Amino acid sequence: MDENIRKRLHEMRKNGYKITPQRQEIVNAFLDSSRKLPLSAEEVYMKVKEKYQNISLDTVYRNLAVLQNLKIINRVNFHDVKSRYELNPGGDHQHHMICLTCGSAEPINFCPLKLLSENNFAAEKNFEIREHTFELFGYCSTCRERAIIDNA
Amino acid sequence: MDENIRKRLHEMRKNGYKITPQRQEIVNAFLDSSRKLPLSAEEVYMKVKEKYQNISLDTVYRNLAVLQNLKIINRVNFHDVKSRYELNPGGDHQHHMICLTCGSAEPINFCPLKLLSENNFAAEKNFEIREHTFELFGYCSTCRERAIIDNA
DNA sequence: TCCTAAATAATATATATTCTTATTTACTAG
DNA sequence: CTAGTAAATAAGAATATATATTATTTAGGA
Repeated sequence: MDENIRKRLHEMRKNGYKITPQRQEIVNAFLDSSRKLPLSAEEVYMKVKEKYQNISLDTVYRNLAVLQNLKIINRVNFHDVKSRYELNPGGDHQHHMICLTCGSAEPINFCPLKLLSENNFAAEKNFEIREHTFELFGYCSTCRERAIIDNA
Repeated sequence: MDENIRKRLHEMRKNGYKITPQRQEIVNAFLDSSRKLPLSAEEVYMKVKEKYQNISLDTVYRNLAVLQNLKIINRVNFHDVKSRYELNPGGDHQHHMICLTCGSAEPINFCPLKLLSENNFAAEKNFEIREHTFELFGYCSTCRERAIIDNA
């Protein structure tokens, strides 16, 4: 996946974008992160700051927007106020199961939109679907097991 | 639906909540609203202010949280930053088609969770689902027709 | 190497939401 | 009906997220 992402990053040039060190490091923040939880703008900022002490939060936001437009990352809206972002290896989109205890976000292999299009939902309603959100919130297997042990 | 909501409002007392004039007026703001678009905290605030000039925005937020806990209203997270709220006549939940042009939100008669439970999705993943989000964003029939006319 | 559009840092600003505290009020038990 | 109390309130400060402005710097093509 890393190669796929790096390749798409370099293709930015074709569209008039420049590949600045800051921009690269922002992408690296995602590539380096082994965490399941997508990163907030603040977290990306802290990570990049390790290498570029002077980077401004504004630069992070601006780049997250650019990378999002190019579908290199996706923005995920969780229940907490701030938005989070994750790499988008397939260039498509991804839904998640988000644990209310530990905050981990596991991708789920299901998209409700496929069912709606099979049923001609949008055509019937005469509604042109452009985007959609779908996320599950609950308790992951790890946290559930831990809860059982704690109560024993 | 109004009666249902009012009945549930009065049942709050059983749980130690008080029915203050402000609280009632906040619920009225929703009952009076014929708009399809769920109300933002700010909009509720402006509405209630007509009757209680001194109400604070904090009171609105506090009550929206309480009413949400009691499932009298639902919070809907749209793409724009601020959250919105709507009455929940069924005491259940509701998904929407949100128009990116006019902002209207039409309820949709479909919940992806039903399909997941039919397929034992949660059991397989050992994930305990507690909440979920699902919203469609796009262009409603009215705005689409208008666009065609404008381009003619 | 030079030129220019793009990107950046720094700073200010906007907006949404929550917290703190002192005061008031709705309800309940007597 | 009254008094006591937990709950709710207003006011204002505080926090957090995100965006706008501007002057300066820089990536990368010519």
